[in-house]
Amino acid sequence: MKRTEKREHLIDVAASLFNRLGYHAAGIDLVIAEAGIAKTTLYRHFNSKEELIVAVLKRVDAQFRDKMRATVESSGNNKGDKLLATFDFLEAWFKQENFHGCPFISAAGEFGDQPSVVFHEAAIHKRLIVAYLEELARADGLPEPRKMAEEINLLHEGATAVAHITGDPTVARKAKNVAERLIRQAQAA
Amino acid sequence: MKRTEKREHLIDVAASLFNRLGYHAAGIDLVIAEAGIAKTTLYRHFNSKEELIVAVLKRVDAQFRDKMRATVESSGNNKGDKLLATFDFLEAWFKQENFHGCPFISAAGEFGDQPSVVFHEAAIHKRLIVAYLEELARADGLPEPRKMAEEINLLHEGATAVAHITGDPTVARKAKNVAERLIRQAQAA
DNA sequence: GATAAAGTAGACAGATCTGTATCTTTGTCA
DNA sequence: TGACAAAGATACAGATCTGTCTACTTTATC
Repeated sequence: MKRTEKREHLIDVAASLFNRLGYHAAGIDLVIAEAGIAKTTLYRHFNSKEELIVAVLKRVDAQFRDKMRATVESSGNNKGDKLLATFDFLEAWFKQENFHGCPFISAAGEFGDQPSVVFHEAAIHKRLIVAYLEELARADGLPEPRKMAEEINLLHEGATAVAHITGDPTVARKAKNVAERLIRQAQAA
Repeated sequence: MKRTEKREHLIDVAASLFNRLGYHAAGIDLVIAEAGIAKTTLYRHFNSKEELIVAVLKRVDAQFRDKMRATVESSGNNKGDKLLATFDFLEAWFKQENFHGCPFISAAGEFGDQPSVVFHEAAIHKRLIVAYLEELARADGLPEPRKMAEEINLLHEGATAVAHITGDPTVARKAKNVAERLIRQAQAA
């Protein structure tokens, strides 16, 4: 592995461990063992565990939104149902072996007491998601795109939480079904 | 304080700390200091921290559903809008000073790796909530009450997550607004 | 008032946590 | 090939974690 790849690999490994075990439960020693690097190396890249967590969240955010975008764009956007395609992305996510709920919601739960950079990073991600949904609602030609984006986002968050707790990925389709009704109703109005 | 009350008070204090700081971040030493009891006493009541967490979740579940029930029953259930009243309960919850997201979602995030009794307890709570919502849907005379309960539950979970991240309690009303449309649509069909 | 149960205080064990210091090895690039 | 920066290995510091142990005190109950 190249030197420049080490940092990226470290972030990926840390993301996986934090996602699986939680941010407090996954210790630095475990991260470096899994990543196959020395502790010195980790602390050369990041001054603290908190900085590592923030880097992880930034990367997960970027990957998450990229994949969602890819799903939407590759879907048959014949009609104007881009918003609905986001639920197909969710379903694929829920079906993954390593799905353990939303990493940002978990982060907010573990670092939500005092104003924390970790919590803040999670909040940024959520804002970006809603902004993207609004963009899709606009592209779909829906009235009140901001309102629609917030409503679709409610269904996203709800589906993610339920899929996590129940382990049932089909909740994505149930949420999509609700979204369909909302969109149809908005179009009729 | 009476002896028998100590255990209850301990659970309440632990619930507050776990909710605020997280289950891993809040240590036993902090719990006993805040509760004003000796460590020996805690470990006489609970064999491990995990047992304490489970006791906390059981209590929070009972209180949560009791309050939701009370809100529904005290609301003007003139028409048949019991399901809608649950969103008023959510809004009141979101407005509380110590609202830090759903304790069960956080617990699932921190103990979701291997099959854990903590995760299991969270799953039980969520099943009970959906069962209650189904009961309300039935009382409201809605068709397909199970399906409606699951859809309302999606909105509950979504609103809770969004309220946690954004800190904006008015999302409860937005979710209620969506629920109104779903219910009206179901009644019309 | 005696007795047994429960609580307090606090030291302690042993593990684990984050983060640092030291020294050696390795990869990169001129 | 030689210089230099990055990574490795590893011991360590100091804090904190869960859980135990001992010894003493309070409290409830008969």
